[in-house]
Amino acid sequence: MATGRTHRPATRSRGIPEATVARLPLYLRALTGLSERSVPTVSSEELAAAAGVNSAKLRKDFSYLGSYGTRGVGYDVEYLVYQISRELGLTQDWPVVIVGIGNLGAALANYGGFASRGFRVAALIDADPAMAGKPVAGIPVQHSDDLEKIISENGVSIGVIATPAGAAQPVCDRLVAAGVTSILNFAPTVLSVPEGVDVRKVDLSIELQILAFHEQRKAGEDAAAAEAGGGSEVVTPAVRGGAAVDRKGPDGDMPAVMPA
Amino acid sequence: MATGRTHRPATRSRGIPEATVARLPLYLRALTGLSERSVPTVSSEELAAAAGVNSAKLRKDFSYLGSYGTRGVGYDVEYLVYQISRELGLTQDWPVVIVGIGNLGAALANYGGFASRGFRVAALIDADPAMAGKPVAGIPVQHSDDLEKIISENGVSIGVIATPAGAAQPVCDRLVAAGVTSILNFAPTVLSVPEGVDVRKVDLSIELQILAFHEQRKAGEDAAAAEAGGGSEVVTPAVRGGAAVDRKGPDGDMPAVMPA
DNA sequence: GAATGTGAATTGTTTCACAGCA
DNA sequence: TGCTGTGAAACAATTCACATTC
Repeated sequence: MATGRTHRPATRSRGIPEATVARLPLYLRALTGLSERSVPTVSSEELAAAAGVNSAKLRKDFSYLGSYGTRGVGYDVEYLVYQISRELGLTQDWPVVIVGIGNLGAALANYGGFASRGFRVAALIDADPAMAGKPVAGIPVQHSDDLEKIISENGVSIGVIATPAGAAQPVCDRLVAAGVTSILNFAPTVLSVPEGVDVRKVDLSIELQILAFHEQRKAGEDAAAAEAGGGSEVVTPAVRGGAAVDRKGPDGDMPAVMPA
Repeated sequence: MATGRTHRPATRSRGIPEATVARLPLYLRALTGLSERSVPTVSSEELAAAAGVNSAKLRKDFSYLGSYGTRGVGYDVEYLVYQISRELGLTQDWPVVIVGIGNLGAALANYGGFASRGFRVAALIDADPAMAGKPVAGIPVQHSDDLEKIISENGVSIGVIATPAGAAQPVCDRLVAAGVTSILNFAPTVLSVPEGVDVRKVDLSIELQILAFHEQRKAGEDAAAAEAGGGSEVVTPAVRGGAAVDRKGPDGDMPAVMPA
C-alpha cells in the first residue's frame, strides 16, 4: 500500500470497513471502463477480474453498500457507478489546492485523473515569489502569503502538499488552521494534525523500498548465502562503538557493523 | 493506502508480515533523521512518535527482525539503520528504469528521494521519438524501441511505469519479458503479470477519492439529510432504463437514478 | 527503574461455502 | 440454473499487559 492514514478512530465510518473504502475507487474505475464500452451488466466474477481482486471479496464489499445486484444476473453497470460515486462523495465537486509547485506539484496540476473525478484544482500555491503569476496547467500560481484567503474564498477542504519535507508541517498547520480537513501528503515527513483531520500519504521512495525488499528475497537464499560468506557491495561497514557483539537476527549472527 | 499489491502469495516473506515490511521504510526514515542529528539511542516510544505509529506496534515489528534493542535503554540508532537497510535490501544498488517521460515521469526522474536510498535511475524511456536524446534530470531519454536492450545491459529488475493508461500493459509485458520482476505502476490500470512478478501501484486519484469519502462523512449526517431532502449539486440524474426501482441501500431507499 | 520482547486477547480482513432469489 | 448476499471459518494485524533483562 502506497498509503496510510494518520489519526482517526479505527471505527468503521458508517459501517463500511476501511479496506472496503480503499477498494471502492478501484471498482469505480473498472466500472467506468465498462460503462464507456456500453456494457449493461456485469457479474461479480467479471468485475472482480477487471478490478484485480477476487470475486468473494468484491461481493462482500458491495454487501456493505447495500443490495445492488440481481441474483442470477449480476450488477447493472450504470447503477453501480452511481451508487459507488455517491458513496465516495464524488457526486459533488471538491475544490482542491496544491501547495508546492515544483516538479511534482506541477505534474499533479497537469494530471488529468483529478479533474475526471469531481476534483477541481482550485488553486496552486508556492512560496517562491518568482513563481507567482506564472501559469501551470493553465492556472496561475499564487503566493503562499495568501494561503488562508485562497482556502476560505474557494471553500477548500482538501489540500495536497507537494513541498519539500521541511516545509510540509508548517504548510499543513496553516492549511488546517484555514479550514482544510483532509490532506494528501507527498512530502516525506510524518505530519501531525489535530483530531478530525485526515492525512493520507504517498511516498514514492517507500514504494520502491517495499519492492526492493521482495526483489531481494526473489534473488534467493543463494544470494543471501553468498553475502554472508563473501564481499558484496554493502556500503563500507565500520566496526560499531558500543556494547553488543552478541546481537542475533533470525538469519544468523550478524557482526556488529553499520554503514559509515 | 495509496497502494496495493497484485499477485503474490499472502505468505509472509521469510516470516516478516507484509504490514511490517510496509512500515520498515518509515522507521528507516525516522532513524535517518535521528542519525543526522547524531542521536545515539532511541526508545521505542520516541521512535514510534517520530514514525507516526504506536510503540507496541513498532516493538512487535522489530521483534520480527531480531533482538536489536537493549532493555532499559532502547535502540542504537546507527545499528538499527543498518539492520533495517539490510533487511530492505538497500545495502545494494538498484538500477531502475522509468518508462513514460511525461509530466509525472519527469517529476519522478527529478525526485531526489530515489537516489538517496540506493535507487539509481539507470534510464529514461519514452515512446515519443521527439523526446529521444533530450536530457531530463540530466539523463538522456531513450526511445522505447530499445527497451529490451536497455533493461538487459543495465541489469534492471525494477521498472517504473508512468505512461498513459493505454500503454501501461504493453509496456509492462515488455518489461517483464526483458527480465524486470518488480514494477511500480503509476498508470491508472490493473496490470496483469505472471507469477513471481511484483506490482505495486500508486494512483493519485484513488487517494483523493478515499479522502473525499471521509470528508463527506465529516460534513455530517446533516448534509446527508439535506441532500436526501432537496437539490444539491449532484450531477444531473436521469431516470434509469432497466428494471429495479426497489433497490435498497443501508441509508434508505434510493431512486433508480444515475449520473448522465 | 526503565524499556524491550512477546505470549495472549482482541480486532479487522479475507476466504469459504452455500442458502436464497431471480 | 446462475449468481448474489452473507453467516461462519480462517487468517492477519494490532493492542494489551507483563515477565524479562539490562
